[in-house]
Amino acid sequence: MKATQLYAPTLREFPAEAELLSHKLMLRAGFIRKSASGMYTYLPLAWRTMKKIMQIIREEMDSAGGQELMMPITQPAEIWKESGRWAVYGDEMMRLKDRHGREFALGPTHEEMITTLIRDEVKSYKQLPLMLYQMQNKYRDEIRPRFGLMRSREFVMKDLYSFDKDIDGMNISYQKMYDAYDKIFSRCGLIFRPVEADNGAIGGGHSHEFTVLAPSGESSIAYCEKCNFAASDEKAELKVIKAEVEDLLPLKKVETPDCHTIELVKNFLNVPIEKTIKAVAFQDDDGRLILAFVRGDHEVNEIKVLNAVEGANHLHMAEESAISAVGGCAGFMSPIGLKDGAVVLVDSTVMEMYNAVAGANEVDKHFINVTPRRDFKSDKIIVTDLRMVQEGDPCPHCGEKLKMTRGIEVGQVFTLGNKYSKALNATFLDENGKEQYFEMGCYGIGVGRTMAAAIEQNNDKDGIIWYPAIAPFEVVVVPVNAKENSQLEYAEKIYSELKNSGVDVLLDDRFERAGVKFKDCDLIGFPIRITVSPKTLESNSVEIKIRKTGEIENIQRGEIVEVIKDKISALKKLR
RNA sequence: CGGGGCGUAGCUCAGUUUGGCUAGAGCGUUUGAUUUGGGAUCAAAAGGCCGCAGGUUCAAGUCCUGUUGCUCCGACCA
Repeated sequence: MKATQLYAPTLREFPAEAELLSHKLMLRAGFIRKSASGMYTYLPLAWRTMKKIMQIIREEMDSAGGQELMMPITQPAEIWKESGRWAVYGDEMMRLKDRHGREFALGPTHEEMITTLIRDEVKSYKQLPLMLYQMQNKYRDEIRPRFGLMRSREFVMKDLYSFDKDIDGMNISYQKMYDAYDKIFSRCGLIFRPVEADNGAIGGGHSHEFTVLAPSGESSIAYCEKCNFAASDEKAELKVIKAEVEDLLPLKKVETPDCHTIELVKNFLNVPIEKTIKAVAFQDDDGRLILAFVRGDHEVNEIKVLNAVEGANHLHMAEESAISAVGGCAGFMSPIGLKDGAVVLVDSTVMEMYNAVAGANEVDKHFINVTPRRDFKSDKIIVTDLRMVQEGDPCPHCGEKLKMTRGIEVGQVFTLGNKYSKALNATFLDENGKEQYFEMGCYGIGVGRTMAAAIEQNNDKDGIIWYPAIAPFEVVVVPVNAKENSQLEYAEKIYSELKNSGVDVLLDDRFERAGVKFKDCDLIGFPIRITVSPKTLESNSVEIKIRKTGEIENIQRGEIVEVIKDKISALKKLR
């Protein structure tokens, strides 16, 4: 490809509409243009990268046993009504009507579509397992699209669906996809973690989110550098932290005027924050009072609270009256001496504390020397993991200190069980001639988001730094002055040689000044630049510059192809 | 949906408070010349429904009303 024929409209300034770095860079480097909120055109550079990512995905899906197909974007309302999601999906689904008034949705996902297809065709366990996938546009009418391709309303997604005859088979399919995802994101040059995720309402199965580590990510995750543990902050299970054993002192009530926050109590009584117990009071939608106790320096994790209380739905902050009804006192609460009527949850770590400070359930009074194992009535409390993970907490797998980071979710693997096969009555006959529901899994990758995440993770002040496997071009050949025939011809020959030996190369044959071309190269982020100038012509060599490291070296004319190929493979090992 | 900001040339933005003649700058674009290893210089030029609709006024980019789009924060979210 020659730059004079490439449509890559770079901008000299950052457009005002973008906030996130990857978004700004994609606009400025001529990768994308917006057509409406959350809708983007992928210009040739972006599309080249997208195609490379898709090709990697395709290869790994195929070698894991997947088969590619293509389903309609426009889906009839009936199948969504059948599964019950026509109503559930709500405003997030783009809907439309045809000329006859029939209702359709623009597919936000394709479980209904694929399940009804299989339902009508696959009737025997002998046809299983089956893994089918597609890559195409998905539509979600996000309340608030933002961050360019990170959260858009129309986006390219790979979605694979697995169909198995039983749970064991489903788990094997899941593992295959998990492994394939690992390979895909590695091949894309990303630093990522498979993060343990919750299955939410579906329950029972497994789920991992593949998260690219980047400070600008929307999800917060805890991970371990020693073992492979990683989990989103809300889902991270935590080990009990044991305090040093102390002699038990007698429980005592003390005055703590106006000390209604942990900070005030700690300062007033002059105790370390790790020796205080904090209470958070919730009520669920049925009005049930739920009290959660954690160590003063910890935060309550509402998801864990929800999971700990049988039948609880949404939580909100408790009313003053509900608290006083059980003899509690906001700001001065503890499980000691409470009346029945509240669900009392105590974080496991709290139970390991000695001689701590906790509320006395009276205004301006706290207990000191509280030792929960002695002072809390074990039959009235539920002890469990309640707290939000923090940097430095011990890893639940290996005990190493956990680190916190932010991440971008680029893919997820998910077992569905028979949720959809049941809802849509999709069955087959097993070995015994008995009718069974398919055990399903679904596995998605956001292609555009993967591209954005790669940029988010690899850039500097001059622009993007592409990992070679997903760069729009691996190499750019720049004659500093393309108007000089000798330079242009020399560059063209190198370009052809590289191209013929399988290197993905661009020739910057524009009649631009060298500075302009160099700036564009850096901005677009080609991994390797080859410069042809009068100087290099004279010594029958070229200069190569590695975008990532900035290293520059001269190589002889005859060695170019070989050296470039070596450099590319070396760069692919650098992540 | 609640709250804030914005909409003027392809891009970045000034001008709006306090209405006034032909609406501006920088960058980009076109043409010519001189340049040619890190976003050149000079000269000339093209480019505007001042988001849209209505109103006030002798006069509206500027004031009023409505509307629409974008954007940020929040709420929401398999």
